Amino acid sequence: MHTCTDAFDCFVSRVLPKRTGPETVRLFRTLGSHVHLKPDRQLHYPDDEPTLVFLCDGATKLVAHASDHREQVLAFHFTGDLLTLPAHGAHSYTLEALVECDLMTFPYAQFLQAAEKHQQVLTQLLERSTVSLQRSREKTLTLGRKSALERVSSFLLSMAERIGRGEGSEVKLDLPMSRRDIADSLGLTIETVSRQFTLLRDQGLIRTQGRSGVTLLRVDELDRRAGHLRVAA
Amino acid sequence: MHTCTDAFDCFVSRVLPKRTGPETVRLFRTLGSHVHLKPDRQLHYPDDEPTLVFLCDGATKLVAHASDHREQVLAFHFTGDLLTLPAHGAHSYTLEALVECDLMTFPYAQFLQAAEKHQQVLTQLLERSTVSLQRSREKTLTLGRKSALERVSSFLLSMAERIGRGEGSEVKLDLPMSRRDIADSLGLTIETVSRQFTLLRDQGLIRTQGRSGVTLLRVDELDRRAGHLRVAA
DNA sequence: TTCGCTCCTTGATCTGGATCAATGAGATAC
DNA sequence: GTATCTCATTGATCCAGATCAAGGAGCGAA
Repeated sequence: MHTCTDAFDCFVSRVLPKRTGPETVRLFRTLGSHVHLKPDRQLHYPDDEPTLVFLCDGATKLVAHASDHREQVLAFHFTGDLLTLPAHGAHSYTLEALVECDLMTFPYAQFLQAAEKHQQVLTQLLERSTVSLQRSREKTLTLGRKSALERVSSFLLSMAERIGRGEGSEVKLDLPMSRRDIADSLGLTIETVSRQFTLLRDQGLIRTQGRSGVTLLRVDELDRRAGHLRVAA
Repeated sequence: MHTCTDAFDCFVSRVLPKRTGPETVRLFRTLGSHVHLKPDRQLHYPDDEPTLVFLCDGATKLVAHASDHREQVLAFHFTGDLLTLPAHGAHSYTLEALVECDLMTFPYAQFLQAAEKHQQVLTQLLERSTVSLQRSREKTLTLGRKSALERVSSFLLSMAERIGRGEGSEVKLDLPMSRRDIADSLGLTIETVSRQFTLLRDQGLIRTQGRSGVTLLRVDELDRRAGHLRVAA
């Protein structure tokens, strides 16, 4: 854990407003810590106070732990995402790297205090927090009321939106997470996830290349499988 | 839909900072609308732009709709809560009154603009949004990895925290929502919810009075049933 | 290239909660 | 009070997905 100029600069350009004064930048620099994580390693953070994390580069999963070794992936994050790790309450949370990651961490309370004079930073935090809430609500619907096939279809569409590369009518994905992570995110088992992948492949809606490569061939049909009300044109 | 001084005043005292200037108060007044909802009625709001809602008095549920008439309750809200209704995306959302409600609604974008000069309002919005996100994440774990009994126990504990009246070691609840609402919130059927209530009653952990009255007799045991990692002392 | 390991896929069986089907018990109207 | 209607409870059966159990395929190391 040391201060790395590159990661902090990345944070500055992506989160702070364009014309932030140098003394403010310096203030944020003193608050933040740069952390590099190897795949499968988790971020250690104080369990009594919330932490703000900016993911400069990489992909992570936020995991909640219940009793009895059960795990639930609450969210995946990718390069450029900003997230708040809550203090541990009835359950504990960990942030784990899916691939090599560079991140900047800040004590939440101090960050907020530093941001108070900079309305644009607050607005940005609020906006990103709203997006997270929105994603979390979509997930709630998925976990509460959808079948296995609908969950996997929703997952693929959501990933396409966030890390997909469109190629004509197709969307290519390089999933950084394992089948286990997907299962833990969708409230299913790896076997069930695998079976839905096979089903979608057999129906000609997706193609898979190796473990992580997925190509969405029929986004409109996937939308239908996902149980969405409005199907993208 | 008309301007009601009482509801607006309630909003002012609960959301705006103590010493907000009268011209700012006037600005918010022009943006907000007071709405009274009878039980089971839903709030109508534009589906292309997000709306901010302050619940002056009452209790509501935020419902997501998937295809095929399936519904998922995303959250319950009580007097004093502030919530953001998203623009409709892949799914549609409605806010429905559980009891008689008074609420103030604001167009989200305009509200934010008006709040920009008032850092304390932004901070408050952010804080409340973070609490919502936190609750939503707890719900994700509940829906993804918990059994029916754990879900119902978690639900009762969560309600105890928000609307419970402690009486000695007991906590009394007057649930404003039906078994159907609870089921739709927990991703279960009303039959299953009912069976878990019966189970908890038979085990001496709760007592029920009529349809809405519930007394939690053994909070520690409920915590254990809820699958929480840390059991309250 | 081959080894070896982990992750993924496929198949057989089991089960928790859904579904189907009556009753029972609160609330509201009269 | 009592009629009525909705909501909640209880019981019987069913099924989607979990669990158990082998294989098979990708990928890194040597």
